[in-house]
Amino acid sequence: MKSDEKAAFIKYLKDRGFKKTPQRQIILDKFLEMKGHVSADELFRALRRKYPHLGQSTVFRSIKLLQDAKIASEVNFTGKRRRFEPEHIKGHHDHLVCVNCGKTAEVLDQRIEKLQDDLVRRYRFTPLRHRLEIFGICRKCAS
Amino acid sequence: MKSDEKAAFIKYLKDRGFKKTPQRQIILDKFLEMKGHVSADELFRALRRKYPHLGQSTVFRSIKLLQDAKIASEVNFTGKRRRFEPEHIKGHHDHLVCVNCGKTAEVLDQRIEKLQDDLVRRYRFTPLRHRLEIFGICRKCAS
DNA sequence: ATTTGTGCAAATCATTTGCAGCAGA
DNA sequence: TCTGCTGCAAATGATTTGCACAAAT
Repeated sequence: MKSDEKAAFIKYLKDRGFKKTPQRQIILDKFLEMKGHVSADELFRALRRKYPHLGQSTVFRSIKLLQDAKIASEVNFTGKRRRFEPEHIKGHHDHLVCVNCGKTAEVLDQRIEKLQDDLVRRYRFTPLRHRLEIFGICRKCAS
Repeated sequence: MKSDEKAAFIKYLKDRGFKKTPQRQIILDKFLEMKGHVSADELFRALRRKYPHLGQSTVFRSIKLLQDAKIASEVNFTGKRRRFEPEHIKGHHDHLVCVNCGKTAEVLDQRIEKLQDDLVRRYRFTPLRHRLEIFGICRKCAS
């Protein structure tokens, strides 16, 4: 799994004459390890304990590369920081976001996925990926 | 339609002792007129030709009021600017976003809406609103 | 040897806030 | 009049960029 992504990234770099650096590897590893909804800043903080010399900008630049390599993609929750998640997760789950405590649950209903395909077909639209977010109050907060 | 929202906003203001000012009215009007996916900055630029004295912060502050009054809500497309759309549009349609030409179609499938309710019930989650975006290639661009 | 990458600090972009004067209620 | 509102400018927060040095090919 992980090694798939690492290999893909290395190939991506090689293909365009970019360089394979420790920072990029470290950032990719951490990004995959944290799986989902990560902001650049969180990634940076998580890494800087271990690698105090790592620069913020390197994290931002690496995320951009990961997006370009289709390994990461932006998820759009509300707020002012941008968040990212591994591409391979995307399209495979939907989100229940609690507007009270902010927690997110990841869910999947194959019947919904199926109906989306139908919907899209009716519009002669070729789907690549999708995002479903349902905002509300989670069980805990409701009680 | 529009007057509904205007009345609601005025009531909202009155109810909490906030003031009904020309700026707030102008901003609400323009916001409704532009319907959907508007950023604070776009709203500001659209208005400043006609009202050169309007301040950016007033636009930001008014949008916040509109959100609070449940007239506007943040939509989460990708990018660094936050975007908003009228609340009455929300929850009533889903988006097909063409990644080639950038055009968005608004669609609705009641069966999907229905299944979402089921899904959510299984998680004892109380839904307030949701957003479904399907990214892909539209018919025009595909041909 | 050549070119790209990195860290730092400064720059920029979006958004927020403090404040002095202005305007609804 | 009283309190909230506005515009401005300055502050903050997130992200980007310029540059000199370091590292990968």
